[in-house]
Amino acid sequence: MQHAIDWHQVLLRLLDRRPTKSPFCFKQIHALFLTTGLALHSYPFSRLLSLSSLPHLFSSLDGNHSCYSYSLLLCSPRPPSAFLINTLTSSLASSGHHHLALSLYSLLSINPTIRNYPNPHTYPSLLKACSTSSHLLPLGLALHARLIKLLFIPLDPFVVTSLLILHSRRDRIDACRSLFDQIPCPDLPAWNAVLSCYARRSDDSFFAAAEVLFLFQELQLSPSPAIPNEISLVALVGACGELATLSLGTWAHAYIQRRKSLVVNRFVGASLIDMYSKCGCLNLAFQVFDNLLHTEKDTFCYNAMMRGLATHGHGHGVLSLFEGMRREGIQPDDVTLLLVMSGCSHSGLLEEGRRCFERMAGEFGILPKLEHYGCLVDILGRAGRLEEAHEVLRKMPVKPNAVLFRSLLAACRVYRSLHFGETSIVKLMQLKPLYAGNYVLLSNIYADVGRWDDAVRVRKAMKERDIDKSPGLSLVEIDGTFHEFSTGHHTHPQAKEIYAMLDRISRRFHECGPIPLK
DNA sequence: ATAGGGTTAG
Repeated sequence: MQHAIDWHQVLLRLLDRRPTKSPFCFKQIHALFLTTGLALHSYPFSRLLSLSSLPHLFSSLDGNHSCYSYSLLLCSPRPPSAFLINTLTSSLASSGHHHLALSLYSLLSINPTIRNYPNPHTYPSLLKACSTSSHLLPLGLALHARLIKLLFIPLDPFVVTSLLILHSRRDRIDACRSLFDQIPCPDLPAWNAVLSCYARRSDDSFFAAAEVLFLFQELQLSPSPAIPNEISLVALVGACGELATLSLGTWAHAYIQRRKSLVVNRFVGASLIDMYSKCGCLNLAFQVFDNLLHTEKDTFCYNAMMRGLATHGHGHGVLSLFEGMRREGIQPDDVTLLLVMSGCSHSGLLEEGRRCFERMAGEFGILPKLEHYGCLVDILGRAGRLEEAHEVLRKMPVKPNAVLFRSLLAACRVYRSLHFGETSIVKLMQLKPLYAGNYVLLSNIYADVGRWDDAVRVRKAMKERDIDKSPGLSLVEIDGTFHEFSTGHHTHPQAKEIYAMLDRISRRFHECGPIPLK
C-alpha cells in the first residue's frame, strides 16, 4: 500500500514536468499508469487525459493522435466515467480538435450504461467548439435541441452563456438576449458574453452599440457582484467607437485608468486606439498606442493604429509605423499590408504602394487577396495609370468585384478618359444593376467627358428602374439639438428613439460623477 | 476533490 502511494506522487510529479517534453515521455508515463494501477484512480487519470491533447505534444497533423487520445480513455482498465469523458472532451476541444470532441460525444452519449452522461458539464466545451468554426454551427443548434430534450432546465449559467455565444455567431441577437434574460443573476462571463455579442457588429450596429451602453449600465447597477473587467471594457469602448461619441469614449477610458484592477492590455489598447481614431482624435489614439506595454503591442495593435492613420490620410505615417513594426520584429498580416497599401493610395504614394504589393508574397509570405488587388487598382488609378490599372483588373487571378470596377471608373472620371473604362462599365452594370451609386458615377463620367447623350440615357435608365439615391447627411438634428453621433445612423428606422435613449444613457454616465477608485 | 462559459477591424 505504501508502495502504491509513492507511485501516486511520483507519477503525478512526472505528469507535471515530463510530458511537456515529448510524446515519448508521455507514452512512457501512460505505460507506468497502466502497470502500477494508477490508471484506476480517477484524479491522476484525469490529469493524464487533460494533457493528452496538448498541441505541442501531439500535433493535429499526427494521424495517430486521435486514436491515441481516444485509446487513453476507451482502453482504460475501467469503463469511463462521465467525469473522465468530460475531461477528455474539454481537452480535445480546447486544443482545437473540435471534431474529435464532438465525435466522442456522439459516440458515448447514446450509451445508456455510462451513468450521469451527458451532464451539464459536457456541453460548454462542445458548444464552444461549434461556435468557433462556422461549419459546425448547425451541430451546435442540434446540441441546443438536445439540451432542451434532456430537460436540464433551468440551464445553468455556463450552458446558457455558451449557447449565447453560439447564437451570436449566427447573428441571432434576439435569441442571445432571451437566453441572457433567463439567467436570474448573471455572473461576469455571462455579462461579457452578452456585451460582446452586441458589440460584435451585426446587421444593426447602431442599435447594437446603443444596447451595449445600456447593458453596461445595467451591469453597474446590478445587485450581483459582477465587476466589469477588460473584456467588458473592450465591448464598451468598441460601442463608443461605433457611435463616434468622444464624450462617452473618454468616460470609458477614464474608467479604465481609475480602476486599479484594469490594465490596458492589447485588446483594450486596440479598442481604445480604434475608438479615438473613429472619434477623429488621432493624437489620443497615438498616445494610447505609445503607452501600450512593449509586450502587448502585437500585430493587431499596430493594425489598429495604422488603420487610424490610413483613414485620416496619413500615408507617410502608416509607412513609418510599418517600418517600426518590422524593426520590432512584429509579423505583418494580410490586413497590415492592406492598410499600408490603402495609406499609400490615399496619399498618392504610387511607388511605395506598388512596392508593398510586389513584396507581399515573396518577402512576407502573404498571398494577395481581392482587397489587395482592389487597393492596387486604386493606387494606379489615382496616379493616372489607367492602362496599368486596367491590366491588373484583366489579369488578376481572383475574380474582381464591383468595388474594383468602380474604383477604376472613378479614376477614369478624374482623368477624363474612358478609354480603359468601357469594359468596366459593362461588367459593373452586370454585377450591380440596382445600385444607385453606379448610375450616378456613370452619368457623371459621361458628363465630364462631354458625352451628354449617354449621361441623360443613364439618368433615364435609373428613373425607369425606379432606383433611388438616399441623400447623405452628416449632422443630425432632432428636436432642435444637434447630435455628435456618427453619420449614417439617422436613416435607422428607430433613429429617434435610439438617439433619445443614448442621450439618457450619456447623461447618466456623466451624472455618476467621478468614477470610484478601486 | 478532480470536468464546463466571456475579448481583436472593413
